[in-house]
Amino acid sequence: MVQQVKVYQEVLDEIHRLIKEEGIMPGDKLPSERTLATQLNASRSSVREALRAIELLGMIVTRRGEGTYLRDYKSFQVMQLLATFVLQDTQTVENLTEAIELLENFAIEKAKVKIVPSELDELKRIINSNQSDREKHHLFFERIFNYADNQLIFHIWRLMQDFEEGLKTDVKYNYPYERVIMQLE
Amino acid sequence: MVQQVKVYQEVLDEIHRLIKEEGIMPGDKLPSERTLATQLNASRSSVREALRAIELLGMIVTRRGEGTYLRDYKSFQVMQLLATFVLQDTQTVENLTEAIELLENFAIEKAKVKIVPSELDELKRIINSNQSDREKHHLFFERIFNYADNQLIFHIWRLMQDFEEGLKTDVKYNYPYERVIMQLE
DNA sequence: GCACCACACTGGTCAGACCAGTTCTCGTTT
DNA sequence: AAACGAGAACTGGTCTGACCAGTGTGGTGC
Repeated sequence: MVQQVKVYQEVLDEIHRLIKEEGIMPGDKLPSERTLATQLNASRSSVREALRAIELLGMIVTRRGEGTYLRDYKSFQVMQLLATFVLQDTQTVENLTEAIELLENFAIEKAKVKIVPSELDELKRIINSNQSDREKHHLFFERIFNYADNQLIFHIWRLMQDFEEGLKTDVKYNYPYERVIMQLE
Repeated sequence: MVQQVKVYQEVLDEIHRLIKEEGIMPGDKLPSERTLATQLNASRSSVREALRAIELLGMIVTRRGEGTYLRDYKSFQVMQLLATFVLQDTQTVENLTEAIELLENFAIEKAKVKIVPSELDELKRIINSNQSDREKHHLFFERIFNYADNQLIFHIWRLMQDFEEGLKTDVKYNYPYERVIMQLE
């Protein structure tokens, strides 16, 4: 039997510690790969394996020549990854449409109690603008989601929008915006 | 300007392709790191960076001396990871709880019209079993989601469950199973 | 004071080495 | 012929050192 904790796992822990104890905040710079390596008594390769992993998770962003920066990982980029993969095997369009509607209705319900009148004008302006249907839909619900107080659901909704975009080019239109606005009034 | 696609990203794509086109299924073995490296004209380091990343995502599992295997990644431990890394943030927890409820209610609504009586007995059996609360909750809704006809939403629900599991250790509160069953009857 | 350039630093990538496990092969033993 | 076992061949884990390509900086010359 061996200790099967891999070095790159330890590096992850260390980075976690850095964030917690050293007070590194989103946007801040992390120590360089070489620095981390010597600090942790690990090779640069191992450090890189760890960094690449959490980069994929969207927790950090690296810029060649500059450095590695902690990111605002509350942006749920993970969801993106998961979605990419989840949608791959399940992706019936109906499922997706239904899911999107579910989230949109959720947003509408939540918005009902919080929305301010001036916002309604803005919504009307959007649906009467001459942008593409897709643009309109996006803008319309983006504003509504502002009142839904749930960033997570909003993110998921956006992801689904993107996917839908990739799947079927049009449709969706004739969305009953007017009815929604009446509900909100 | 340069192509800023990193090698390890390409490796990820390639693995993706392998899974899709070569029909590699969960449990199957992936080519060895060295093989992948030569196949992709990349260094082993780069291949490893990619592998480590998706290992962290729980998509593969590696065993020294044996190889790298595609995993049944239905329950991503990303969530767990994120949980440890990301959030002590109550906002997130609330978002998550709300989202889970939204999906569960969706499932219940859909199940109402399709569920068969014998299934109700099964549901009752589950909530009266002596498994952990979390287990019960999982099994309970897994069955209900069977009737919801939406694999996508089911998947997302499962992901969120895992996520939540990583967040707060204890309990799936006093979920009103009885009330749900009454609704379904 | 300003412009410019060399140098130090950062990430990106590679090649090669060695260790530590597992699996396979093939000759020896029974 | 079947069972065994030693070793080769393979797999992942880790490290070192090298080089490239960007970025930042400080000093020099104007």
